[in-house]
Amino acid sequence: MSIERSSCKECHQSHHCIAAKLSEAVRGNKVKDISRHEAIYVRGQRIFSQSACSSACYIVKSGSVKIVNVDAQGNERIIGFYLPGEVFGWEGVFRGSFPSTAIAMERSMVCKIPIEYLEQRASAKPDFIHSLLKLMSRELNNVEQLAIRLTRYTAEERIISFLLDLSQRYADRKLSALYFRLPMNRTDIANHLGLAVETVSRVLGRIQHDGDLTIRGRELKILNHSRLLSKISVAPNTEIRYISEENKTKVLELDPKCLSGTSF
Amino acid sequence: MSIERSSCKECHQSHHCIAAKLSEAVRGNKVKDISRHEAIYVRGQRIFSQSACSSACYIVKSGSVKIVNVDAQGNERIIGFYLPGEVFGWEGVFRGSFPSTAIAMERSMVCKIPIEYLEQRASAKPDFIHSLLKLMSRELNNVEQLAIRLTRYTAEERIISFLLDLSQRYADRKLSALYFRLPMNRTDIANHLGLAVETVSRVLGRIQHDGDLTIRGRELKILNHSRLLSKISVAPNTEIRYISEENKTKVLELDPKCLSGTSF
DNA sequence: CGGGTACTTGATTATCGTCAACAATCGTGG
DNA sequence: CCACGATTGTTGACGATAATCAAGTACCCG
Repeated sequence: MSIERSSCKECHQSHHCIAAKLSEAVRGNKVKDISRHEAIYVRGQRIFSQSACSSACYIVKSGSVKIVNVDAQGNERIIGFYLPGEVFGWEGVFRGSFPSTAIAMERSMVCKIPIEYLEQRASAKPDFIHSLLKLMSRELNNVEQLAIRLTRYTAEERIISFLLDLSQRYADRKLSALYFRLPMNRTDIANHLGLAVETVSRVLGRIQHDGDLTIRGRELKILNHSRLLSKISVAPNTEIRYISEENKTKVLELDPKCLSGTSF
Repeated sequence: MSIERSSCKECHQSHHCIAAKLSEAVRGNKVKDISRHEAIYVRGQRIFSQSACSSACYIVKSGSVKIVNVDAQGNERIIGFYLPGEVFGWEGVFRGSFPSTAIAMERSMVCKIPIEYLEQRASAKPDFIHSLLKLMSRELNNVEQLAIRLTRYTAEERIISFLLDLSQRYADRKLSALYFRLPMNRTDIANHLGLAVETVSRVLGRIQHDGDLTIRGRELKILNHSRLLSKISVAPNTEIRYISEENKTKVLELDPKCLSGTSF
């Protein structure tokens, strides 16, 4: 039994849901008859597979999902984790096929919306185009943040920054930001952050010993949020100052064209 | 003198240009009267600044541009480099302000197109929505690739993969893939790849010594492309096999719903 | 030609990965 | 309810890769 005809009204994620937004934008009423496909996946099951031809985006309704990329040598890297209410799968739009695989990390309900459908409806309601672009842009922001996290951050900084990011996302969903359960195991955290499992274990142990958090298995309690925050990126590497320097010396050479009307 | 009224016809980048695509899509004719703003920037000059409120995308017409993120401690990280024909600035759409700064790496001509304009025109021609989404999705693919490059890759693998990526991008622009000039200095490469300048220098020296490429200053010549390719990611770390394993054991538990109709 | 930036090379150190062994937890079935 | 095996997590010893510190060379631009 496909759940396509089920109402989105009862969906706990409707306030995050792009389909709901679309429906509201198009009709001004509450969500109904969205062309979508709902399914339940068990732990370890794929939602889509790398190089599968399709383009759709997906919304996590419950559970959690990880996006994994496998390279030519078979090495896997976890690009990201998705929590209830979050949208994933935008990376498939470019080639019309997915550059990575999506895997349910626990029993999860996922809602699938084809891109073509979004595009069609978007053209009917211009405001919605902006919502679409914003959603994708948000994803771009997130991945850039990940790239930054992986560059020059030490193991401890990566882990703290990762945990604080999770915490923030739980807070965004009106859940506790200080006490939650990690949806992934240590191996996945290590893989995602480019570290060895042992390092993750050790660093978590050290942070716990410092009294900034408690972690038992996947149960996490943040005890000293501000101190954790202050620990990430305390000038780990040489501070390079291209922006200020170069601008200082070069601003005088400004081409007149650059100054002309900012409006257009 | 604003160049807004200048024709896009003479632009060498029109075949890469989103504005040109838009114009064609909307009118079926060649590029004209695109609402855009062209400007020349000197080396080190900012095209947009972190947290500046604006949302537009930009096309490199000549020269090259780097996107730099500055964190709370003042540490800078280069997110990406953009070559002629490439589009940047999508990350600003999410918040309506830029999470990073764009800096010209040499005398560069850059074309600016406001997002609102793209959105308006896109609603007039539905096909163009897809082009827009594809462009952003491509950017997402690129940044994910960067994240992968930064995770678990050794210094040598990062550098080779970075150079081969550049090479490919030059090839895409009908320029030589084997002989080109790096638009950035070693410090920028190091920053971008999360390495120390000395490491970049040493690794480049080593690769050169192996006879796979020649590099003098910024002039690069790839001598053995296939061997370089084979050097990236030769199983640097333990091969983790969640996908196959978990799927093998769990596929039997498949919820019937997951198998129902792939079409919708 | 001189000054500054960019790049290279060497010596030393530290972080983190690897290998190895062990402990805790979970899920399943008797 | 407990026992079992399997998965997951922890801890220690050791080594390798790359960062840091330091010095020196090449290059570019005025």
